Amino acid sequence: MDEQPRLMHSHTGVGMAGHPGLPQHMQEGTGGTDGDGRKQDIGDILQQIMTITDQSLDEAQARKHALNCHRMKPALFNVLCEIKEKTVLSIRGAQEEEPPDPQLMRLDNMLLAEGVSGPEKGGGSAAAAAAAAASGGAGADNSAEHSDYRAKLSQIRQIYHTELEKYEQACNEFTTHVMNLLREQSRTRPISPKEIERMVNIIHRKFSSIQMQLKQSTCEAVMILRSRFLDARRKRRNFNKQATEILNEYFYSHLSNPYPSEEAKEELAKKCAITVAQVSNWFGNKRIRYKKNIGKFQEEANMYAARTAVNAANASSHGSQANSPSTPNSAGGYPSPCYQSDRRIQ
DNA sequence: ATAGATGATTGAGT
DNA sequence: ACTCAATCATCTAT
Repeated sequence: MDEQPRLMHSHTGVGMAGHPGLPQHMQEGTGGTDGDGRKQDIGDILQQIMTITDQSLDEAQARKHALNCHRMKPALFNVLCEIKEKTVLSIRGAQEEEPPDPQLMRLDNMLLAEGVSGPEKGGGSAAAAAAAAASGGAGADNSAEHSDYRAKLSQIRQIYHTELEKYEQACNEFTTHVMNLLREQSRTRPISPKEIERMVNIIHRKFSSIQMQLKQSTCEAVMILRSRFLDARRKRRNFNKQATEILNEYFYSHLSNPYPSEEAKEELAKKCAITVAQVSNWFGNKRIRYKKNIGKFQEEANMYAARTAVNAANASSHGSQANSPSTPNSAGGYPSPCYQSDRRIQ
C-alpha cells in the first residue's frame, strides 16, 4: 500500500460522530470554517460508498471511478488502513491444513477401486471382472450382462467426470472472479494477500464440499449397479428347453435316488451348458417341489418315463422288448422310487 | 395385470 | 459339504 497523504488530521467529525469503528481523530473536532466543505466531501464519499451496491453495474462502475479519483480518496484509504490495524481483523492462522476428511478418502478410494475415477480403462474392467467372478455365473452366458455392466459403469464414469470438470471450471472461474474483485477493491480499501488467500481457501472448501456430494452420489450409483449385477436373482434366465429336458430325464430316470454324484453333476452341467452349482440348485428345487406335490408332476413323470423306455427299447435294437411303457411310473424299472406316489396314473 | 413357474439364496440340520 | 425348506426375484403364460 502506497503512502497516502494524511489530509484528514485535525478536522473531520462530520456526520459520523461517535461511530464506534472510527479512529479517535475522526471523531473529535467540530469542524472549522472551511471544515464545512470537507464535511460535505466526506459525507459524499461515505454516502456513495454506502449506496454503491444499490446501483446498476454501469452506474457503480462510474461511481467507483469517481471515487477513485476523488481528492479525498487517499485520506479515506489511510483511515481504513488504520481502522483495520486497530480492529485487528487479523487473519489468524485459522485452522488451515485441515486433515484429509476420512469420508472423502473412503469415497475416493472406492471410486478408484471401481474404476470410476482412476485411469480410463484398466481399473474398470478389473472391477467388472471381479464382479463377474463373484457372481459365479458361467463365463460365456453372462458376457452380455458383463458388457451391460461395463456400459453402465462407463456411463456413470462419464457423468462423474463431466460433472467434476464442470465444478472445477466453475470453481476456477469463481476464484479468479473473486480475486479480481478483491484486487480491484484493494485500490479503495486495504486488503492483504493473506486475506485473498483465505478467501480462495474458503471458496475451494465450498466447492470441494460440492464435489464430495458428487462423489457420494456416484458411489451410490455404483453400489446400486454392482448389487444389481451381482444379485443373480435379478438376471435369472430360465434354462433352455433342451437343458431342462436333459435334467428332467435324469431326474425321472433316477427317481428312486435323484441325487447325482459330483461326476454326474459335472456331466449334466456340461451337457446343459450350465454350472455344476446350477445343476445342484436345479436338483434341490426339483426334489423338494416334486415331493411337495407328486400329483402335479405325475404327467411329467409319465412322459419322461415313457421317453426313456422308448430310448432303451431303441438302444437295445429290436431286442423283443415286449413290455411297452404302459407302466411309466416305474420310471424305466428303477426300484422303489423314494418319492413313489401312491396313486397310479388313470 | 396376474398367478404360477422357476432359478437362486439363505439358514438350519446332519 | 450337502440337503431341505422357505423365501426371494424374476420369467412366462394367460
